[in-house]
Amino acid sequence: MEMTAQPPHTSEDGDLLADLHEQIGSRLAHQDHRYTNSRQQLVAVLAKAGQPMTLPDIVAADPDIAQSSAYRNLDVLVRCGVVLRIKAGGDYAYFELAEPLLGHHHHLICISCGSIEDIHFDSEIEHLVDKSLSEIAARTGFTPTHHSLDLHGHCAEC
Amino acid sequence: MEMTAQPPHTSEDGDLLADLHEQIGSRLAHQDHRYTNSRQQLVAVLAKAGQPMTLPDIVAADPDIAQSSAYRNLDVLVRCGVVLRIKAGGDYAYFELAEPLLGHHHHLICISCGSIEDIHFDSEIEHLVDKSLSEIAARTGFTPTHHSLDLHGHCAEC
DNA sequence: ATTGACATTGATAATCGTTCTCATTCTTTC
DNA sequence: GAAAGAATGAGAACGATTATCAATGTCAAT
Repeated sequence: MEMTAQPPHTSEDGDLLADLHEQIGSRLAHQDHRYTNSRQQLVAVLAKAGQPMTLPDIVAADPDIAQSSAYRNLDVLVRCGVVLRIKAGGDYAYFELAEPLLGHHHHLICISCGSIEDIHFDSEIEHLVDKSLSEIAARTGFTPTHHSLDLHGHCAEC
Repeated sequence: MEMTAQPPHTSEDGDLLADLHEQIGSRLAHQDHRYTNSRQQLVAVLAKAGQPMTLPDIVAADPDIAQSSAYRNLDVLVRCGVVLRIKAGGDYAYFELAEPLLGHHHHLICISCGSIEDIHFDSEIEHLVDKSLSEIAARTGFTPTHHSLDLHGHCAEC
């Protein structure tokens, strides 16, 4: 029995988080990995932030998370398709919950301060882009898994 | 005075490369940098390859290029807007001539072997994407410089 | 419960792409 | 031609990430 200490939720965030944990748990189990406390902490931090975080961000948000375990577990989560790793040009890589859990979206990347913010697109355009990409993929023998569309520039603060 | 010199003549690469060097030379001069031999070698290698290269690729293509100088000069070229640095998730960063010199395009990124290939998009869709991005940027106070649209997956070989 | 097999943890060491240092060499300018 | 300042390149240093390994936790079967 896991002792995940379910928080006394009032039916809003609690349930969503519980669902999330359940989805991820079965996804990990499916690849013979355990959904341990450390991994749940990692997911909880990422879910709460709701935007891409660097490793220092993650450790700062929950100091109980050990650096080496964080890297290792993030890697496990990435390989299981639960977390997405983004290299944006800054010193640190960014991590966020993967699209099956967070929905399809894109990024606003600040080339001054390195911050990343999620943005959502009109589904019509999204569809057109998908179609074009599929054509190109078919023509070149490429097997696509996903696409990334990022806008680079200076954020409001910079 | 920009000298964008559309060459209507039938000669092949020689003239194009000369034009390229001229453009880049003035661009560097504009920021008080010299367009030295090392830098011209770097540009020649990138132009000849016509696709993103890692640093080992570059040095292998022209062993006269010293590693430390390559990194330093690549950095100068990136800061002058002549070269684009791409971090694609693999160990090495990729470098290619920037869009003003190469034309707007996107990438096919293989998540197995890490290779990157250039692809070109239908201009109609490109326009739609641009419009959407502008709207989002305006809404969030973001000042865009460029966007990147990459397709991730497995290449024909992998 | 107890054992054995094996996954996980976390402090630390090692890795390795990239950046920095600095003495030397090239360019430009007066 | 001499002085000022860029640029070069070999090597040292840096630092984000990964690997190591002894200790601990967990599951399955007895």
